[in-house]
Amino acid sequence: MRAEETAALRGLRLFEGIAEPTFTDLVAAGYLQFFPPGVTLIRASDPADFLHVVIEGVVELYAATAGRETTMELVRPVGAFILAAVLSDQVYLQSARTLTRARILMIPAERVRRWMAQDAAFMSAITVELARGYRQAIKALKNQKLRTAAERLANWLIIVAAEQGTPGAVEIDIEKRVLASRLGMTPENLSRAFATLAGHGAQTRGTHIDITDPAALRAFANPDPLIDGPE
Amino acid sequence: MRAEETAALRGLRLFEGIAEPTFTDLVAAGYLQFFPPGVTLIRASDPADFLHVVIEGVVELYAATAGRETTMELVRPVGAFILAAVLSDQVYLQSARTLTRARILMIPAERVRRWMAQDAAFMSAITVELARGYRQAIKALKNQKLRTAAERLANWLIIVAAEQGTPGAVEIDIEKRVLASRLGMTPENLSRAFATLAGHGAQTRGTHIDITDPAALRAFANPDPLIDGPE
DNA sequence: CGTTTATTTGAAAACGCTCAAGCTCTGTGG
DNA sequence: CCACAGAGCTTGAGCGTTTTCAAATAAACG
Repeated sequence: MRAEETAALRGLRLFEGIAEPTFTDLVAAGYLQFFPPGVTLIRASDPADFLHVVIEGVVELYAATAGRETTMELVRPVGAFILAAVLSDQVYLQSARTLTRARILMIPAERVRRWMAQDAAFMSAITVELARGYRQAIKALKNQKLRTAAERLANWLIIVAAEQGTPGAVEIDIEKRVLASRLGMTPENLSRAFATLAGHGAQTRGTHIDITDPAALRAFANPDPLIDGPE
Repeated sequence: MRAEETAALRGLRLFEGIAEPTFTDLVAAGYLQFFPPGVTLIRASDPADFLHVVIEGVVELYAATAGRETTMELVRPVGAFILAAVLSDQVYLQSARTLTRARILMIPAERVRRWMAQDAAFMSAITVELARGYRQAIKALKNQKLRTAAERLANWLIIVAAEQGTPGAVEIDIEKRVLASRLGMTPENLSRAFATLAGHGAQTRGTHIDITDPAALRAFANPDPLIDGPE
């Protein structure tokens, strides 16, 4: 692993402020691997053997039941996933697959648990990260229960425009079908939601969205820090 | 607080295995109070000052935005709520109100954080509880995104029948409007969902549901341990 | 290019919501 | 004990949203 990648890893909230030996050993114990797009990394109901960290690429967490499937979350660098299952030594609730070519660091769950018991700072960082994930899940549930499809899209646009640092535009770098699933709707409905937002200050052309009237979009979206807030 | 209640508190996962002084101090620092039904205990967006523990009664966690409101969770004895906000010293994402007369133990957040730093066993218990809550939220999101209203009700019936220890029947002890909101639908729609389930082995009469054909109900509900599992 | 895959559009059906009215149950006061 | 008021629940009708199915268009890939 290159030095700059190690540094990036250090920036992960999960590894913030933990002792150097802990960090070094965790990284050393991990398997760093490239995967092509479309590879299933973990399968729901399997025991949690590894903590996964996305170093490069995009990973989709998804869940399925009774023949239906939905995207739960998209993980980008540098982000860890499936922490909760690893900690409690339980099965995964979600599956994960690569959407792009991706570089993944896989740290044996047993090693994570061992260091957690030995390094108080690591334990503390895990707690913070768990709490963050928990709150994010609560927000996702509120988003799903309290908003219509078009509203979810509008708020997503506002968030992503800010993340991309382009207040007036959004560039979609994933398939729209995946975006639709993440936002809890069908691809067809996503198309229609985009059409709806054309009347509220957001013009879509392929993967590029121009936010021509931010005020109108915000008025329609009704963003709420208790749902859309970062943290 | 009576000895039997202290014992019940000890049974809370959060207090499992922690040092006696920690437990004693946390309980001693807490305010134990009765509340009548309908009292708002905490309000979303307020800073998290207390960890709340339900000793008696039922508490509803709910969330609202843009004039809409939904029930997020129902907390019964002995259960703690809003742990994540307390730990990270952040604002509440959800509001809470009593549905019945309720007895609540309120432990100052600052005290929880202090003991967390000092008692490794407590820290560990918190991590386990956080992970549990996190996974529960993920399950709730899967439930909401992957199932229809009637399916959510059917699975809820199966779960509650087991909890109540009566495989062939369920007794509803909350208002149906609250149940509807918890299951992510309107009261009208809940009525229709009950009507639908009459054709799948569940007969409803007021607050009493007879599961006349468990196999048929299960066939309709399609229960999935990765959504409905206890743990 | 031509083939495959993704996205959009259209039409119909299913689902869920709103509004309104009727019903049931409960508790209260006559 | 009964009548009644109020709250909660159910039912019906209509509407808007979302999904499904099918087809057309656009984009991506070899």
